[in-house]
Amino acid sequence: MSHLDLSEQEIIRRKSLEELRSLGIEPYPQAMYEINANTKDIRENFDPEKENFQEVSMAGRIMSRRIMGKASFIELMDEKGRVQVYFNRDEICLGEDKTLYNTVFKRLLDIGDFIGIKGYAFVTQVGEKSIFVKEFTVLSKSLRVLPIVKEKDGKTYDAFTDSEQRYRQRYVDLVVNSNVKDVFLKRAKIINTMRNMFNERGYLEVETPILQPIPGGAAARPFITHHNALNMPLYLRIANELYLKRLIVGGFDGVYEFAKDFRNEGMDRTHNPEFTVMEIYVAYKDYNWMMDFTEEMLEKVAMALHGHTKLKIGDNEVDFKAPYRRLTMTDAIKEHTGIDITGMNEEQLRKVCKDLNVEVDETYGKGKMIDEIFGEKCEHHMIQPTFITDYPVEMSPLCKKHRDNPELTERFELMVNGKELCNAYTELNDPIDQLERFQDQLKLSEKGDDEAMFIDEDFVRALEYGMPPTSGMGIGIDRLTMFMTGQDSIQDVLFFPQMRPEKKAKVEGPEDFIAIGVPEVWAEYVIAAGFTTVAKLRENKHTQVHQQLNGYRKKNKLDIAALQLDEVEKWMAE
RNA sequence: GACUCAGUAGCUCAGCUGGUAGAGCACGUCCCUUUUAAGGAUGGGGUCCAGGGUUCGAAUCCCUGCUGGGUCACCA
Repeated sequence: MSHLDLSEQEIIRRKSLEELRSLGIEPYPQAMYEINANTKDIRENFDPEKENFQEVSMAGRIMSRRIMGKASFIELMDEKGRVQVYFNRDEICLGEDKTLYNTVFKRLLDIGDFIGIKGYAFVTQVGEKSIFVKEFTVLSKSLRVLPIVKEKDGKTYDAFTDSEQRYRQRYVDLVVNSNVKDVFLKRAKIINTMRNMFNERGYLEVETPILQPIPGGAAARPFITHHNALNMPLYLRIANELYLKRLIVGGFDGVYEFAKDFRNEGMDRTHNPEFTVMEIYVAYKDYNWMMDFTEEMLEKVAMALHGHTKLKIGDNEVDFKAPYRRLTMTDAIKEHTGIDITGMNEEQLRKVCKDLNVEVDETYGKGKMIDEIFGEKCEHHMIQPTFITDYPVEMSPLCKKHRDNPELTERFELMVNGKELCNAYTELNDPIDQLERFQDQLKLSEKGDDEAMFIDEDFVRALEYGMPPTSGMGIGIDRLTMFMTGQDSIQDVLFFPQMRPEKKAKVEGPEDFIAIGVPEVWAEYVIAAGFTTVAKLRENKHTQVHQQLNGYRKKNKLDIAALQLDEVEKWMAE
C-alpha cells in the first residue's frame, strides 16, 4: 500500500513505527508478557490500607491520554475493563536520558497501542485507583485510528454508531463500545446454562452433518454446494432433526446439538442466513413432558443471566417464571376471533378467512388456512410465554398425530413477545405413517411448493428398525439471546452478521477498454453489456465474451460490425 | 423484492432558496509534575459514496447505480 492511500494520521503512525525500530524498540515483539493482575482486580480488590497490588504487571490497549508536561495519565483497557495509569518522566527515565518518556511515550505511542506496564497500585489526589508505572513495554503498535468515544457521568459522547461499520468491523465495535461485549458474554452464558442442565440429566452432546445430501427436517430453501470428488450436489443443512432421531434409533436416550443451520431466504431484523438452533431429543417422553422441560430450562436461563425472571422486551415486561400458559391452537383462535373452527371443512374455513380478512390462496389446504388465521389474528397477542399446542397435521410431517384427534398433531410452539421461540413434537415414529407424510410433501412439491420436504428414504429405513417414543424440541438461540439481552436486531447478537461485500464495483471509462484494443465504437457497449472493468472482462473466457457481446449487438440492433473471435482473444492478453 | 431515510475529515455531525467546505473530538508543533469529556496556544487534514444530467457555477437540484438503516412482503 502506498502512502498516498493513507490518511495523514495513518502516515504519522507508520513513521512512528519506523522511529521506534530506529530506537531499538520492536513494536511487535515475540516474547510473552507476564501478567499478574487485570483491571477488574484493581478496581474491585485494591485497598490502599492493605497495601496490596504493589508489584503488578498488566497489559492492554491505550484508550485515552492526558499529558501534562512531565506527568501523564492514560487509560489502559484489557478484557475486563479499564484502569487509569500514571506515567511520570523521572520515574520512567532514571538517568539523564529522557527519550523513553519524551519521545517514546509522548510522541511515538498512540491511542489503540498495546503496552505492558509494571508498577504499583495507588490512589490519586482526586481519589481514583490507578497504577504508578515504573517500566513499560510496547507490545503491539496500532496503525489505524480508533473512533474516539468519550464518557462523562454515564453519558457517552461521539459514540461509534454507524451500523454498517459496526457490523463489518465488529472488532472495532467491541473495542470502543463497551456494552457490545456484554451481549456476547450473556450469549455464552445462555448456552452454557442449557448445556449444563442437559449434561446433568445425562443427555449426550453430539455433532451431525452440516453437509447433507438431502436437506431435511424443516421446510425451507437450502443453500446448495458441490462436492468435487464425489461429483454430487450437497446441501447446507436447514435442520439437524432427522440425524438426531437416527441417534435415538441407535440407542441414545437423550441427544442434543447446538447447531448452525442455513436457510436461503430473506434477511431482516430477525433472520440471518446462518443461525444457531439447539435441538434436543429425549426417548420415552411426549410433548407434555417437553413443555415442562422447556419452561424449566428457560426459567433457569433467565435466573442465570439476571437473577430474576422478569425481563423487559421492547415495551413489554415478560416473565419467564414457570409454568407457562398452555393453549390449543383452536382455543387460541376462539379466544382472539370468537370463532370455533372445530370440525369445520375446507369450504367453511375459507369463508372464515374471508370474514376475518385473512388472505388465503386457492391452493391452501385446511392446515395452512388455520395456520394463517393464527398467524394473522393470534400470534402477536402472545406476549407472555405461551405454549400453543395441537397444530394441523398438514403443517407437521414429522410429528405424531394427536392421541385424541387424527387431524391434529402433538406439537407445540412457544410464543414469547408475539414471536415463535421454540418448536417441539411428540416425534412421529411410525415408519409407515412417516412415509405417507413424506409422499404428501412430494405432492406439494410437484404442485410447485419449493419448500416442501424431500423424502429421506434412509430416515424411513431407520424408523423401520424401530425408534422409541420420543419428544424433541428446537429453540432459536439467536432469538433467545435477543429476548434475554433486550436486543431488537439479530445483527446485535451475532458477532459477524451477513453483509453484502463492501468492495464497490469500480467503473472504468471507455478509454480503458480502447487501451486494450477494443474498437472505439464498441467500447461503451462493452461497458453497457456488464463488463464494467477490464479486470472483470478478463475473468471470462474470450469465447464467452465474444458470444455475449455479439448477442448484445443483435438484441439492441446495433449498427456496427460484429466482433471476430480472434479479435476478442487479443483483448485478453495482459 | 417494494417503499422510505441516509452516505461530507479517523469518529460524531453542521452546511439555508445552487456561489466552490465547517465544528467538536482525534492528529502535528509548543506550554504544563496527581489529571480525568484535563487545560492553554497554534497548525495540518476532504475523490462531500460513484457515474451521468441541468446550470456560467452542484456537497446542495434531477436521473442511474452502490452500500447501510427502517417499514412491509417472503420466511413453520
